[in-house]
Amino acid sequence: MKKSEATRLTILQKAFELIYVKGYQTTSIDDILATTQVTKGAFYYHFKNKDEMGLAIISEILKPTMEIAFISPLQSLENPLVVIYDMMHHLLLENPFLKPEFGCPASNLIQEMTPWNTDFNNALNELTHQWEEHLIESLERGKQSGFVRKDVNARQVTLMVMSSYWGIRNLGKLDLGNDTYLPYLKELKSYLNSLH
Amino acid sequence: MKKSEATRLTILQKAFELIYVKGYQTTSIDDILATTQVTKGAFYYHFKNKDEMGLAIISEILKPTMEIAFISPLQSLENPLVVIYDMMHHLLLENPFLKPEFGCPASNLIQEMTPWNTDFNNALNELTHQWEEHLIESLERGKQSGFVRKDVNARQVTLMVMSSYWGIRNLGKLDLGNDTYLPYLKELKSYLNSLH
DNA sequence: TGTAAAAAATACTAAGCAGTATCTTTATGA
DNA sequence: TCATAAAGATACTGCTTAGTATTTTTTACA
Repeated sequence: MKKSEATRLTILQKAFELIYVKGYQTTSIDDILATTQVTKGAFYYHFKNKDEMGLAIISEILKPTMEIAFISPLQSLENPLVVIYDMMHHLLLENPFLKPEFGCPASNLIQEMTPWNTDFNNALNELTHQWEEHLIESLERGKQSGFVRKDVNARQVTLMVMSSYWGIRNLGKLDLGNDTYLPYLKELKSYLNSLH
Repeated sequence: MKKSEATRLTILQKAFELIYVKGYQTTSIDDILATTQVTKGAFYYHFKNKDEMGLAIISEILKPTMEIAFISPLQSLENPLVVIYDMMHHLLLENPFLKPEFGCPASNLIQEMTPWNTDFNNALNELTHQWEEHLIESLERGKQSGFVRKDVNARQVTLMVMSSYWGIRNLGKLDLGNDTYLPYLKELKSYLNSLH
């Protein structure tokens, strides 16, 4: 990798972590420069402004990351009810990057940016719809394979799964840790079982 | 009401609306002064600093508001599964103050403030636990009255209800309006029905 | 009505912010 | 190797921010 590409990438990665922890608006460019050891000249060589960097983070860091953790498991042909539960379990309890106190990066950005910035809205909307579509597809496949009852509405279930995940990440910020996640996961399991 | 109490209250109310729309950190004191027509001297007469105002908003505006919309319906002795569904329906579709593009005030504050400000964390934690406790109580009563299956875990269901509500408010920010809320509500209804 | 405190107005400070202008260094290819 | 552009460094600007200091007005009540 060329050196300039490397600095661009470290900016994106470190800024992503800072934004995940502190929020987008309260993460200043000077914060990013301080933690990356990059100078302002270099920063503004690579990005026209802060928002352009933010959008690059979504498309070049957040999107690929989400594809690995939120979408690729859904490609499996196993029972989607099990696949979905295992994915949630992994995201909440095992994923080493995601921390209860900081919630979910995508959900945080939606909360913070979406009402005011249409570019962020569009980028995050695309991301979300991708997850939604794959969840629906996986449930529909599950209906064909007999894992899921035929009368189940895949989009409705998808909305319940997505919303409860983002909600529990929010709730988990309050009294951190597993006293929130574990009973949630138990209920998610029995909800998913009820769809068989 | 004394005039000074009135200015204090308008500060709290208008600031609450601004924060609901723009977020806490990005709502400046000058913003608040501009919309309330109050001067800085008056503001700092009533509040030691911005955070003290924020905490006053939680305890004096947000808490009473939530008690009306999120808790008092749960006092009913009717079928809690119906009561809960109707409450959600009202919150998402009929409540005149809450707008899809701005999400839920409490959830927004949790997302934004909780990882960094322990005072906000405590205040919002109390608020949330109050809602949680009343939901649990109402479901337990429903178990006694035969509205809810005895093997249902009230706390688990409560976490599913709360998290999915906050999550759908987040999701609803993306493609505003009812194409998200309506199918969510349908699924919520069938989930709640499955608890009978 | 006079006076003391409550309430509010005004002007300011110091720090932080995104972004710019200008300069220096490093890489690249003829 | 040398000219040219890419990449990065430094110093600055103009603006916004939370909060303070000081003064003025309003209120309450003896």
